[in-house]
Amino acid sequence: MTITIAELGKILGVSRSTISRVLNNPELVKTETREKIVRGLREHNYVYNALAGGLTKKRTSTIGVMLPTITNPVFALSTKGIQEAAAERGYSILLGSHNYSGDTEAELVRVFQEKRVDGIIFNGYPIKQETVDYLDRLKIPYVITWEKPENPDIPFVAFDNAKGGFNVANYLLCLGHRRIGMITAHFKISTRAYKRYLGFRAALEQMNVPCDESLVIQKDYTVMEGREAASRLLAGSDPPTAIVCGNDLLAMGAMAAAKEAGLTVGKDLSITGFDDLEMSSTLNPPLTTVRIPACQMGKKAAELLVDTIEKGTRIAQHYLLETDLIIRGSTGPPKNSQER
Amino acid sequence: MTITIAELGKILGVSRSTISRVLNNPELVKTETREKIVRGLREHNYVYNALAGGLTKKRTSTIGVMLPTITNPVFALSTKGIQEAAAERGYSILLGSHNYSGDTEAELVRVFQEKRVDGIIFNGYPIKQETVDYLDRLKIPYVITWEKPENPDIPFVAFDNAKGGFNVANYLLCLGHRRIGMITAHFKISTRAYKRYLGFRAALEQMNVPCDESLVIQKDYTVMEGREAASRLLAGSDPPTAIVCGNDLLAMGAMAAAKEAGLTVGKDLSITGFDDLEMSSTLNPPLTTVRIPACQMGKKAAELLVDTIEKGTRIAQHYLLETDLIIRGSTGPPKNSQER
DNA sequence: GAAAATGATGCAACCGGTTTCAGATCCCTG
DNA sequence: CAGGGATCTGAAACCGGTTGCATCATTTTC
Repeated sequence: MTITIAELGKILGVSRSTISRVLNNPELVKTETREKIVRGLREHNYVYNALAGGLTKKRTSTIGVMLPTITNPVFALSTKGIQEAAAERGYSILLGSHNYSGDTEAELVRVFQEKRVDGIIFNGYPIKQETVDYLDRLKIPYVITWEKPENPDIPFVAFDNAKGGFNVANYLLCLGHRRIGMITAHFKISTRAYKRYLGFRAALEQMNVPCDESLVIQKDYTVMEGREAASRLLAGSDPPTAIVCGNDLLAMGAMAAAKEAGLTVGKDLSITGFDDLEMSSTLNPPLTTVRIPACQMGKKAAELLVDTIEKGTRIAQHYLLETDLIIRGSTGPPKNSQER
Repeated sequence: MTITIAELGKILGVSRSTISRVLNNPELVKTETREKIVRGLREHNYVYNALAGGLTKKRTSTIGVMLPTITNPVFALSTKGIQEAAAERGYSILLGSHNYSGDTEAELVRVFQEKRVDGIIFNGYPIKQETVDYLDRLKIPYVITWEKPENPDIPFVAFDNAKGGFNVANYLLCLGHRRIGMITAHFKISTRAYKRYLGFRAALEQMNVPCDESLVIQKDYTVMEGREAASRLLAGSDPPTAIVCGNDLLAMGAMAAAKEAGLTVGKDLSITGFDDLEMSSTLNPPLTTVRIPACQMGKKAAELLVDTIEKGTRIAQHYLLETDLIIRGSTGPPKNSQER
């Protein structure tokens, strides 16, 4: 395919060790020789063989990125953060998407391992415990994002999902809402979603508002599922005056359902999201949501991982980033309280 | 890190050749021996070293995927298609994102090559001519998506951007619009956008409607840029009655700008998109747009590439997929024509 | 000016697999 | 029971780099 250093060495009358040195520690080679070699490399269109290099150096400059799905824009955003920070440090990313399946994830970890990635970033916890153990045993560095793991030995870059859920529910309660529904991802699939729900409940309890479990619907994280769930909530005999959604996509679907039901979002019905996608501020009405620092989180995670890889840090580092409640037009006081 | 076949061979009293055979052509090994080896592999948690394997086999089961940006949901969608089809065939994907920079793209191609990917999928043309030549010279298979290249020797899976642009403009003209603006990506960055524009112009010309270039604004493909551009269009002395947007994100921004200007989208102003993101049907009003088969395109591209890699096909294959104009509430006849 | 230190390069082993080739074993046939 | 083919396995070369060690040339030092 392309010339090898052995072949080039034969042409130039030097050994491959010398060429390898030019590639890795040019200062060890006499200027004259080095220049000759550099010229030769260029003229013959030499391309480094990272497979061979990785085999001996035991480094591939590749990190595995594990995601539930790429199609959720917020994962795309954190992946962007990872990719940019990784590229800056000279790393490429190998992508794995498991659709919330722990088994697929485990398989992907094995593929990553076969391809000898230098480390792995998990977007979203939990990974199966055996996967964690496995990585630890093999001393493959990894970082968890999106959620703080219970085990303090695991490095992570995350934010407080429960707090986000609490804040948004608390805000609705302050507005006067007492009957609040929730559309969330399936708890067994996403502990992040479950934690947001726990925060939501905590807010209700703090105000002594009973939580009606029939108003909590678990769905997949897509617009259409949000629409369906909201339709169902609104069709009930005692519909909620506000709906907390587990992410912005669900909220978009819920907004559509509200419109279909003839309700004005922000007046007849309050809806909140979680993520703060770029488009959420331009919806009609703009969406009240919890802003999470997705891109920054990815960036930080990649930096942390690369540091761990290169400096071999043994201490698990933790970063807990802040979320912000962004108040926009999709929320308002409940209708009856306005009439009062 | 993990046991090697040489070490395992020593333990089991077989040569590494035999173990290698069990891994690659198990039928060549006597059942008894094979079972002993399989058991040994499992018990010692053997993990294949794809670097070493790739070095000799000259295959990595990895394909490079080049994208302008992951954050555009529609690229995420085509990447999902690629990823799924690739995974099914046993390939992983190495991600490269170049932010519409030809130089970055060229660098990423080199990284892909160093890591010895088996092939590359380009999301979006053009790649620099020298990059194409380079890949051809090295006989690295690749497939272009999103846009039909002029050179018929290049395999692609794409759709007709000009036709999409034509159809949407034609539809607006049929509704009676005569003053139509366009918000598009920068032409020098995206020839796809340029082709959509050419289709747009062709539709105008066919109806003998002059194209006012001051109504054509080139922007980045984001919601915020769409909002800005639309504000500018609407603030003009003779504002358009319809705005064709180069993608759904721009259209979302334009819808927000219309609302800010006090206009009702679909009545006072018609807005169209391009992509048909999942959320576009739930906007308020739902967006009229051109549906493109992003996921399917990615899937097909990956299948084509893998076939080329494995069967070494020499004939460049082409797939031109269909787009559909999806008519929803964001478009309607122009106001003055209604009054007439 | 000899000894010691420094600098530049090559040799050869190694990383962990694959594959060709040849030899050993086994079975069948006449 | 010799001969021939089929089946199974191991030795060794190879893929394309890296690196410890040895060697030899060149300076530096006293």
